[in-house]
Amino acid sequence: MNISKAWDLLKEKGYKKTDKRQQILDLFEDNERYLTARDLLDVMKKDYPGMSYDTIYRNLSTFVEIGILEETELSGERHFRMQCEADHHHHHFICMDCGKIKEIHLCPMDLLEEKLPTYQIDSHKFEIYGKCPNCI
Amino acid sequence: MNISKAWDLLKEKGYKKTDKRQQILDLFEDNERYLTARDLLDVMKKDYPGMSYDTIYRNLSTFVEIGILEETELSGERHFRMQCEADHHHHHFICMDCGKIKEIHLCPMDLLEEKLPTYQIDSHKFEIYGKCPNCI
DNA sequence: TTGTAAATCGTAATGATTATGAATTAGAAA
DNA sequence: TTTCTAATTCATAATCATTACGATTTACAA
Repeated sequence: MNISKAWDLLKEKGYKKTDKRQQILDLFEDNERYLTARDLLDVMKKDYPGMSYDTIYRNLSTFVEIGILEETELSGERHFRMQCEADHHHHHFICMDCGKIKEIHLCPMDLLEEKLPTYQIDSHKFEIYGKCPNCI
Repeated sequence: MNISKAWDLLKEKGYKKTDKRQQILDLFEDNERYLTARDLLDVMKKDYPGMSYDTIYRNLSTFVEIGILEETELSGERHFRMQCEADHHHHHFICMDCGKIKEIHLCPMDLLEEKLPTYQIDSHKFEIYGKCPNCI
């Protein structure tokens, strides 16, 4: 996901262009890794001292909702990153040091769906945690 | 995991036998599903009005640490259940209605480990969410 | 029975997230 | 360009899960 595509999506849904949204998107583009609401606030306080959590969380939720960001829970905190460009379903190795990811193009559900015929499967989570080559 | 085995483990590690611990274990044995700290407190307040979160959380952490309980994060909250009896590594389908699980005896890491040779893999999470046959 | 470390109680602190009402602003319409 | 209005943000407080702490109680070994 790049920023101009993100703005296209936002406009399409009737969301307005604001400086705060621009900077949030910039931060995600600059940091190709998972960020928390706090990460964003710490940086944005420099440019916008009055910046509040409300603005951060509201926009993060919006961005996730329309598919600009993806979200996961790491050690009890919500983490966000740019939605991958990959057009097909995949999973992630997540480096717990630098937060960067590696796409895993294998989904265990391909092997499982038929083994749970009487169950209603709504979603699944498959993530691998460790250190990337740069952080070992 | 049954209760007497849990007590064996606790004794072995030097933990004392208390009424609160007994009731916590009883609740997990009676409810074969994921419970939150709040779930436990709500019930235990009836028998022990003074019961505090400190006691709940401290014991839950202890139980997880020595392998009596297993833990996962569901919609932002810590959930606990009795450790499975199964002696080999496996994963879970979790019913989001009743909290019961079904063991999934397939681990995607078997297929993946060799595909990430330069990465240090510390852990992984694979869970399937939906509704079990009883709750559909 | 007693001594002591462990466990619990009562309460408060912390930290992430959500909510609210007032003020501001982006962008469409005049 | 100016005006209007709904969307957005600000400032602040509330909420909720979790953790911390000093005082008190308790399990259990000696």
